[in-house]
Amino acid sequence: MAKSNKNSTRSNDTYHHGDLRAELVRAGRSLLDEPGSGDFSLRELARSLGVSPSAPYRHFADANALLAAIAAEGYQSAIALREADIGEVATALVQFGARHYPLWQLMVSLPSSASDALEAARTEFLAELVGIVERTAGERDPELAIRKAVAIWAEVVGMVQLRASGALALLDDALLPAVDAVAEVLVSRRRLGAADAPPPES
Amino acid sequence: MAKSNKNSTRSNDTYHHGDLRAELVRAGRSLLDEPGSGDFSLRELARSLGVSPSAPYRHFADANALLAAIAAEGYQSAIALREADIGEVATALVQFGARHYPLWQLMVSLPSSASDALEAARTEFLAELVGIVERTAGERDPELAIRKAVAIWAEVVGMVQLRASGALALLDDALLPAVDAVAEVLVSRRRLGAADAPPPES
DNA sequence: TCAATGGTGTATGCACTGGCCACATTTGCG
DNA sequence: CGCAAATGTGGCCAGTGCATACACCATTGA
Repeated sequence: MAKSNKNSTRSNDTYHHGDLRAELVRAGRSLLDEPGSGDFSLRELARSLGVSPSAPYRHFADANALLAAIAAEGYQSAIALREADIGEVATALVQFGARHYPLWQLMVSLPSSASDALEAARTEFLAELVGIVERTAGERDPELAIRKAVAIWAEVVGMVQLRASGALALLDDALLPAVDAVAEVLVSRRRLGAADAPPPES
Repeated sequence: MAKSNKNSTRSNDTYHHGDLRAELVRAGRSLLDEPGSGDFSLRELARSLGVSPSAPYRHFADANALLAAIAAEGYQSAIALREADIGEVATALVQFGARHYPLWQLMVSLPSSASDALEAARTEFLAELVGIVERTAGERDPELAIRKAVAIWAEVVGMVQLRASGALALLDDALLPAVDAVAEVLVSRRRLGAADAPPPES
């Protein structure tokens, strides 16, 4: 079912799929957003596209490569989202992570080594964040800006994780607005990351 | 191999294993720490204990329940670790997370609903953190202390994640000492979490 | 002393997965 | 036009989590 009438532009049910690679990441992503759908399965994805289980292997070395591609695409969304509401980036990101948690999980936990695209997306995203810090906090020292950006990025990632895992239990929503406060504090404090503390060991 | 000479008190290779449940979490945890060993498998774990694949199901409803038990035990270690070096808790936690990343991953990503023990361990851990904030920062307002503790906890979780995924690439080690600086900032700032900002939207 | 009982581990089977292979089909380029 | 390369198929294998039915053993109560 639902296999024959959806190939748009190129259309008529042909042997070749048209643009399977792109369709795989798109469908994969929406499958990830599916609420009930347990965990991701390459086969199920293939099935949902009306294609044989081994077809995806023509486009991705293995399942992880596909996941990495999806994650990379996720970062693009995150970057785009930033343009929407400047100023509350932190909150916006936390909400994004909560809404698309499985995708988010991939974005933050897949090793960068899994895909060049993923690594690129990550550095691009971080660069965006640094830019925001420089602009909104007037931070002119680039290294400091990086540190602040990383601190905020970490805060966001951790917050999403804590909320999603239920580690915050009741507090949950009450704590959300605090994320921006934290970010603000992190940004505004000039001395953040004063590197005079020696590395703890190793 | 390595199956016959270790059951201490109850000893001699009997049909019953002695204390399988405990052995499962212990072995499971050390299997998680194994560097090369891909991903966790109940069957492999059973094999390594010289026990049938279905034996673990006598003690845990399913694989997730075992994982949850292991994660809960992980929190105990994290708490114990705190007693070691007061003051640099944040760094210590980040290092713990890095060293035992797969375990850490479980600790922060398994849903609290997976196990009562896990949920309990989490609230206990958070309480510890709050206590530390109250003590070292002299924070007397309990609600504020909670917010600060959560902020630090999130920062730590995020930092571990970013480092492990390789999102920080080169910066990596250079950024580690900054974690404490961030924590310090978060702790010392009085106005953190001023709740006059309205929640961004539902 | 000696069965019944219930806890613990075993054996087996099912549905499913990811990854490989040889093969079929289509497409596009010479 | 024709043929090689790209793409999708189908069958296979090892391995997984989990369910069910069975085997063994330690204790308990008469």
